[in-house]
Amino acid sequence: MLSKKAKYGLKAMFYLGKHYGKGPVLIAHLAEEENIPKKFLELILLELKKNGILHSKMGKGGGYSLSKSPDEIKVGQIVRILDGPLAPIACVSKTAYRKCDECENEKTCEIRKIMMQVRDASAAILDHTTLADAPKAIFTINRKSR
Amino acid sequence: MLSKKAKYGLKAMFYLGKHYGKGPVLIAHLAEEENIPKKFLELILLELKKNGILHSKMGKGGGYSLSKSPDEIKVGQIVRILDGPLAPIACVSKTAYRKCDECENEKTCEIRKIMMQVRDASAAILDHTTLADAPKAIFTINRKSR
DNA sequence: GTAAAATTCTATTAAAACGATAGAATATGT
DNA sequence: ACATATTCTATCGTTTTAATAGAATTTTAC
Repeated sequence: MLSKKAKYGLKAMFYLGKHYGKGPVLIAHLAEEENIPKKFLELILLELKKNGILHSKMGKGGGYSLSKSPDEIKVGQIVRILDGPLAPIACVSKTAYRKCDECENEKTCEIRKIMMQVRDASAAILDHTTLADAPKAIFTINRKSR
Repeated sequence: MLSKKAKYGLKAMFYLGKHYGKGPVLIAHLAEEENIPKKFLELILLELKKNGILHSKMGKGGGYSLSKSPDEIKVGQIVRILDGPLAPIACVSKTAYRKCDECENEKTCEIRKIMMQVRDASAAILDHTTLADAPKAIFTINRKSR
């Protein structure tokens, strides 16, 4: 499940994507426009900033803006920052691998193989789509014969 | 993220799949074999039974067994029972749809469109794979030109 | 019909994660 | 100096997660 934190973050990022090049946007404005609790949004934007994909300016005339072009910011990156790894299980994560405690040998674990497929499919979508994409159904699943 | 509950449940179900036709298996045995806390496993198996995919027998010679053939039990069904809907966000769930509180109009929501793709990709994998599958990479992602 | 073996039920618990809020501190522009 | 914004630190209540405990019930075997 995508947390509210990530959902709010994505909303804000897409908004800033549309506003790209038109100067900084206030937290208060983003919160209002996207129906996000302002104080909560502050923390989220700060986290995104600390991870380098947002730029901010304090004081009058300040606010938030994307640190690079919308077509260079992947949705997957935002989700990973706010919700952690995409993988449904740590032992198939590429960015945060961790062995399962209870699993004897990883090589033969059916669950691992299945979840690896899920991870790969999700990552293919999320790491391909950027803030500039008006998302279309650009992916199809090919079910090969068994 | 897949919960431990779902992971344990899947482990047990795969085990029972391999043991299919050879009579009931004890909770204690499953717990031992798969390194799962026994008391926790009890609850999990009970939940799977109440959802009709496990059969149990009390008393001596009792235990758990699959209520149908392994090739008829989908991994997606097990995950849904134990962890709820596959969709990363409720507004794209086919089994448990719910409107987002903060979302004005669903039709134009970019996040929704992306997460719908993720849901569909995950569901395609999980609802295709059964307990009988020695999972192979049967799916590929076709990235169409944009 | 009693004992042993097993699942079933109900309740509780500790810890972590989630969602959100509060207030003070700091930086910036005029 | 003042108003405007972000930044920082702390806290809080609720829910979920992971697990445990113990009594109740069903079944088989003798």
